Amino acid sequence: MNATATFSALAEPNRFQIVELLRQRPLPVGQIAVRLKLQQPQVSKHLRVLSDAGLVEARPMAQQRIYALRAEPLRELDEWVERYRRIWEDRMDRLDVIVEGMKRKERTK
Amino acid sequence: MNATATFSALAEPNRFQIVELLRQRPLPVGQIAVRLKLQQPQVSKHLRVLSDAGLVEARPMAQQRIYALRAEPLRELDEWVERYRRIWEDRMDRLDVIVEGMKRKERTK
DNA sequence: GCGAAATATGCCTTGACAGGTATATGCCTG
DNA sequence: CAGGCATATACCTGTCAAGGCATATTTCGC
Repeated sequence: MNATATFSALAEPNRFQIVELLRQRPLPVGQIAVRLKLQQPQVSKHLRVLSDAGLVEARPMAQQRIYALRAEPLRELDEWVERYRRIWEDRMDRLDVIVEGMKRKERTK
Repeated sequence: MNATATFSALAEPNRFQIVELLRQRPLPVGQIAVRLKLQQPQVSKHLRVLSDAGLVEARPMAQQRIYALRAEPLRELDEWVERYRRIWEDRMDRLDVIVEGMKRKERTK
């Protein structure tokens, strides 16, 4: 997993906005441009970067391309930040936390 | 919360390495430089960026400055990515997932 | 096949940022 | 308080990435 690639893609505000937008539902390029008030070429370029990072994928639909989020990088991000959870949960001895960890590990297997 | 600021700070490979290193335990600047084979000024500069992003904080200790991770941005990152979890967990109807969500929300309250 | 719609790409300019090096600042010990 | 150690900052330079704009490419309806 290449975490910095994901971070790099999400560090750009407009790309972050695109991801937030696609969280609701997949959209064609033009719709993204309208809703975020961006010019179409810039949207295409940002989508290219997001695509290279594996964060989105396109599905051709007539002469449109519907972009949608991909789960993998976000799941990896979740797993990464999970390793830091003990920083704000210093109650490692508490039963619910332990059970929690076991559940999550099993779920993402 | 400013997620892009956190992403931006973590997008740089050396800074990411510093954070990974500090996850183990707090360290003075010199130690970070040695272990990551970086020059001291660059480490100080990277720590400045991480500090501005709220990801680390320094505690003066004689003529050294011990840097440690701060929980807040990482917790916010966790909460952010949590909103995307449904993308890879399409089994929203399953009981354990629902219970899981309730538990997490309560825990980070 | 042709024109039009939707999207991708190329080129240019500009600004931000990281590394290298020198140097300033803070703090401790004798 | 002088000298040394640990760290921060200043300055310079090269690189890279984002926006603006023009244009190429793909795909559809007719």
